[in-house]
Amino acid sequence: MATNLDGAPLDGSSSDRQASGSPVAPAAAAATGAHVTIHDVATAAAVSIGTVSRVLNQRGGVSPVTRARVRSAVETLGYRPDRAARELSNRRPVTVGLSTAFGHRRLIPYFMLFLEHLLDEPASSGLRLRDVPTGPDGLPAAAMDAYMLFGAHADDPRIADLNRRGVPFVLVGQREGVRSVAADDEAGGRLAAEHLLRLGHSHTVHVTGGRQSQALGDRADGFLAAYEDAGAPPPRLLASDDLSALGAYRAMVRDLASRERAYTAVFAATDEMAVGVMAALSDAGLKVPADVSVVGFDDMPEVGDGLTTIRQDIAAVARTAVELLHEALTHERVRSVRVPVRLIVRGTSAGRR
Amino acid sequence: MATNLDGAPLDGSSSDRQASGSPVAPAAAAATGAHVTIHDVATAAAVSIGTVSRVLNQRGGVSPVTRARVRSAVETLGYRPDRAARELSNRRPVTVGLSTAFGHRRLIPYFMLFLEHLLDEPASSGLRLRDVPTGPDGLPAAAMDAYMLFGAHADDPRIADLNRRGVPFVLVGQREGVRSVAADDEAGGRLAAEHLLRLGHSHTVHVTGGRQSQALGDRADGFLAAYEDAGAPPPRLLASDDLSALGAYRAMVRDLASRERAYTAVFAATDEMAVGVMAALSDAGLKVPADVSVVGFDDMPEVGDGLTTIRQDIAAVARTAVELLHEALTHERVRSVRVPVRLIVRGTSAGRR
DNA sequence: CTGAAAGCGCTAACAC
DNA sequence: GTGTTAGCGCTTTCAG
Repeated sequence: MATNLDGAPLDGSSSDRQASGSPVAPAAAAATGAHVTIHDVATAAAVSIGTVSRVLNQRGGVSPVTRARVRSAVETLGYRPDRAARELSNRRPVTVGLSTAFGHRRLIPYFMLFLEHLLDEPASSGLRLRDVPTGPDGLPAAAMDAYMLFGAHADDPRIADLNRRGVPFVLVGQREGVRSVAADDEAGGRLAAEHLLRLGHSHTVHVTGGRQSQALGDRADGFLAAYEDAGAPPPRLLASDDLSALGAYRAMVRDLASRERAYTAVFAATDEMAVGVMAALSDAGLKVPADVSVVGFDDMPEVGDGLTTIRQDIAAVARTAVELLHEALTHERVRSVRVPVRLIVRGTSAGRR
Repeated sequence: MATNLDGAPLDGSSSDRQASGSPVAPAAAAATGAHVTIHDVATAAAVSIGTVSRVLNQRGGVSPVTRARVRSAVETLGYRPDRAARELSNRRPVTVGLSTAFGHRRLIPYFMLFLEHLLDEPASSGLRLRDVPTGPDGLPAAAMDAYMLFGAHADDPRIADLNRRGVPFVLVGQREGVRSVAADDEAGGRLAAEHLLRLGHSHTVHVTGGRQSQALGDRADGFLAAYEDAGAPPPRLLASDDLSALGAYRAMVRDLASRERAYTAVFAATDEMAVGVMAALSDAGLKVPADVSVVGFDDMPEVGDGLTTIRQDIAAVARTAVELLHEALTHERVRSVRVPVRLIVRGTSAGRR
């Protein structure tokens, strides 16, 4: 049974690919209407289905020319293998490991939302998603057919390892040279800064969680850079112990108690932290946004009602991740995408009095 | 294509069923070794596969006797339909909606962990799990083949609706008369109380989140009941605005500031809240467990290191939920299970000084 | 009321 | 190198 599963396929209806640089949908696809099978590809490429299967599964014994012909047919038809059929035939589903870095907290809203959106993706149907912990050696503890990596740091051993072993994977985060997706955190930081600047808040503090996370680092970078570009005084950084509401709350309370307040706005690195910030402000008798404006980041549903924030399109990130995963499984060209973010103005930010 | 999907099947290897009252694994299953298919059932029941399919899918036109024969064959062989095959044939996967009550916060660690364990269940392979929000009318916003209900309250409209329409579902929570699974929250509350009582803590406070949640209500009930049974003074209840660490923290801080501390231990309704409680204690200069013992509930990984807590076996709950879901899909007898919890003693509880 | 048979889309073994 | 073919386990006509 099952030998090499690398060429494993993903389902996926057809049309819309978004946020990629690629041309919209493969043209020909719409032609006949729907559901292109391996047969269609074979016909189009003028070969047998066996051959198509071989190139898709990276099994050798196919001449370069035929291979090219097949690949192009796949491309133009917008063919996506049907996993149910594959699973039935293989007697085994395609497994995908959701791998978080060692010590990376998995119980975070972002991961949770990502997971939900992942499930909502038709293209992920039938993929056997599994949460795979990472050992102290930095490698995933379980062998899977492919991986989605979260919380990767600069020289994450998982990347080298997976690359070396030729295991398909996509990184959720920012990284050139590997298949990756992430929200444009830096641009988000800038948007927050520009919004606050426009409102006249030249003195601000940025509540964040240190540099452990690349995303958070990027947000801070963007925020600071925009202030610098505007010739405004650099925002003060206030570090919280962790990324929780409680952590931000305590950091804020401590800060408010220890010094004269010299700012009129705070930018929290996440919505959760913004919740803590607002609670602290409120406990200190400060009104939001009258006394202090607050801007969050993520636009998490169910978190921070009415909060002005930077919306991150997690659904799009998840969708793209699945898309990239599929490309990894069928050995297409590596690409890396950055999903745009946007400012959502709600009730917690206002002009400086 | 697809008409009635009610009889939809679940995958599921074979052997172990746990925590149910049912006899271990269907005897005959082990006989030939593995992988019983619809063919085996047909042979065993001395009918054709077509007939087996018919009874499984609740499609009429089968005599009561044959139906019975088939059902019993299914039972003794431990047959579980193969979803991949079904999906292939139906041209459509079996969809399962994860439905949370309206207003029920989905970004909670419990839900998150449950989801992870759900994915880890082989028997859930290929089921198309989807997060389905609930509208203000109290009903799931999307039509699915089956549902898993979370956060159901006393007369949740979803239950009546689903029952009426004959849609298969399982409730994650406590409820007689419907397929349901949940941890034994009340027993957990008792365990916490008994532990504290044993350590000599006759005066305690229970930090909880009001009565909105049945689970939390049960925990409180068990806790209070055990104190009453022991003839000890009733624990004082301290309500937090929400179930978060921040909420518990603020409630504790407020409480510590407003009155003389008359207790030597606190039982928090969740590990998260315990984290908040401990932070507040620490900020007040109190040592845990030297000055005050703290007991949590859930035993969430990555939350509250070293916390004495009541472990809830979420994996078992998830596993059972899938099992019940499968039973619902194949129209078996309704049953409802309660998963045992246990006390995990770690460093936050100690004898009263 | 029940059996037989044709696929669903794909993989893999076996020919050519 | 490439085509052909036999299933994978199930649903669903179509006969009887």
